[in-house]
Amino acid sequence: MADVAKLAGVSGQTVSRVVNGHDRVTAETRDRVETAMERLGYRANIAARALATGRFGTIGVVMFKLSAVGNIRIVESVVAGAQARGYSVSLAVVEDPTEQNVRAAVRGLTDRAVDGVIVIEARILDTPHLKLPEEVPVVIVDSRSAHEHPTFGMDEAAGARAAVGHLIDLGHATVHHVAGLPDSNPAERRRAAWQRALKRSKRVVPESAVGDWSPESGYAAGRQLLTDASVTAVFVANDQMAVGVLRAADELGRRVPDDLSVVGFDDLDFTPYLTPPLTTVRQDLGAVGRRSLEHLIAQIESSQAAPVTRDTVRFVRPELVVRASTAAPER
Amino acid sequence: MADVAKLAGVSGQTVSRVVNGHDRVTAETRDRVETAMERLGYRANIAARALATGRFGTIGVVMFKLSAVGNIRIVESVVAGAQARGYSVSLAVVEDPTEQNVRAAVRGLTDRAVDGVIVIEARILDTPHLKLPEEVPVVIVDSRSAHEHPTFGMDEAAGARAAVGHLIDLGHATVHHVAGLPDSNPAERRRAAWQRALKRSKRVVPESAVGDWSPESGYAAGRQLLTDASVTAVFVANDQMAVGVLRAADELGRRVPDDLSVVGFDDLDFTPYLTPPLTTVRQDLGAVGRRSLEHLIAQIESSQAAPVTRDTVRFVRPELVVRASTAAPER
DNA sequence: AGGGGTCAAGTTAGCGCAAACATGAGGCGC
DNA sequence: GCGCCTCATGTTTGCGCTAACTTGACCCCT
Repeated sequence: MADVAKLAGVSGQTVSRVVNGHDRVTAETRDRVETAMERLGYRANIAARALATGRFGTIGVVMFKLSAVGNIRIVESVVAGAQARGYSVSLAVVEDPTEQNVRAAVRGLTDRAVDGVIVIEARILDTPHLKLPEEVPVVIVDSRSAHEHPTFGMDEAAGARAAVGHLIDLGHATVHHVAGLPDSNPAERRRAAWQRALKRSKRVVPESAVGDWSPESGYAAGRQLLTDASVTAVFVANDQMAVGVLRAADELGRRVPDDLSVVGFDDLDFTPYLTPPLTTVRQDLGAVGRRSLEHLIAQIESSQAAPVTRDTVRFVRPELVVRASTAAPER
Repeated sequence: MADVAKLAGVSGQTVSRVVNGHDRVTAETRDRVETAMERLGYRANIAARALATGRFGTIGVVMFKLSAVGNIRIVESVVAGAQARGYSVSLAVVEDPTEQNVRAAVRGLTDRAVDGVIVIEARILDTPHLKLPEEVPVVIVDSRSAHEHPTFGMDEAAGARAAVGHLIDLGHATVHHVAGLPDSNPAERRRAAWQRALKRSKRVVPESAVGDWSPESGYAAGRQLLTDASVTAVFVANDQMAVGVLRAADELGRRVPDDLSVVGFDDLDFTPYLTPPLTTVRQDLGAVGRRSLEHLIAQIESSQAAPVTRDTVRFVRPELVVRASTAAPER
């Protein structure tokens, strides 16, 4: 910076003003400084700036598994939004959520100088005694709002209700369920909403099969569930497992949708091209990421108390996409 | 830090030594300092450390699209490895690779203080006049080695050869191809290797269909390709498009694998559960990420000239996974 | 017993930047 | 025409840490 200042014949402070786009600099001076910067290939040292300002221009994202379908989409929109706002994104993945690991990850992030943290899927927060950093704003992405921090997420229950309602409306006596990973929060909420929806319609609530989100587990659940000939409709907690269920149905000679209706969850991009095209619940995870980020940045930049008004729309409603894997039961 | 020093009755320097695990500190002093840190909840300010040392403890990853199947897997392994080695990972996604955007992203990363950069899929490097930062080591993840930086990737050609060879061995007269996004490097290499493999086997090389990696585009390509009844075998450049091709085949009454053999690429987790289970090419992208990272960190920490020995195994061989979507042609 | 070595700690300086304050030139009103 | 205000720019200072050097206590050897 000193070199630039010398070459432009100004003080370091003026260079700083130009770099940070302050006003109160003559156009001519600005030009001279910019020319000098160009010539010298000057790059601001962000560590020094951070030290001087206390701001880092970085947002930390903590999650369990990057490759989980939903997480990618959220991270993608967070990264895009952060870039647009001049922030960079630092990733921390806690594969094995022991308390030790989680603490280390969070600590690693805050040590690493972030202005704010987004925690995806708050199962992390169930860790006993876990303290989230207090120095920086935190936003949670989760589908329940029982957190101490502002929370954004999907309205899982609405999605599950739509799926079950669709099947009931088609005339199925009841709807079976293949649940996701038991200690996952979305899985539990989808399962609970499925159960409530059946009860409200006065239907028998069958025992739910349990998977782990993987196609394998969906296949296994399907093989087991479909031995029962009375099963005519299945709501599967995600599309990946639904693929497994479709496979099991095929192997067991159950035609979809004639003998069996299947509804998935997520609307992965290939689901319209499955055989048959899968009826599923579409989630706008990008919106969730965007909102979380907006809220976080607002907190960072206002540095005031968080504007967590109760009336902010914090849970995005998913949407049922009806395709060819569901139909009225044969009689 | 000053507070810790005072509480422990030592100098700031001694605190620094304890934090950084230097020796030459009495066990007793170390204890006192650690107790003080604990009590005060002391966290080192990484910006200050970076300013003093010139090291940032961060690795930048530049890519086009986070949600591309391969990229996620690479990023995931890079993040895991980086965490294990005490680095954090900063993401830069360049959705629209105009030169301006690419430069901004790379510049953003280096401005943002990274010790090294991993560039995924070097299409980025085709941008004319693009200068990668010179101050930090760079590792490229790509499937060709014509870069100025150390490069790691998949042996795309070997994968494509295995796929084509398998279909030829089954007795198909020739093999059609659905290619990926035209300006993508893996797409081009798979297509070229498919062509070479056919030529080497003295087969007719049909015109290849072109998709964009998406299931939709695979479906469209399939609808078009399969109107030709002489098509008995298709090598599709990724699994997503293969799903579309399977769908098109189903709609056109072509039974797989009896009337038509299909091979995909990637071995996505649901492919064993498609109808029929898809024969595909499995890539160990995690290995690619791990190696790239190891190499990058070695460069960072040695600070010497890059040890890019020609004999390092830099291209990982994929593996053909034969399932039920391929069979000998009916005669 | 004195010199030199070893080791644990302290002291000093500076990394590169931006906030806060200081300066000085010019313009405006009455 | 004089004071005062505005605006562009310069100066000072300190962000929190670590590298390099310094100090002083103690020990061992001759």
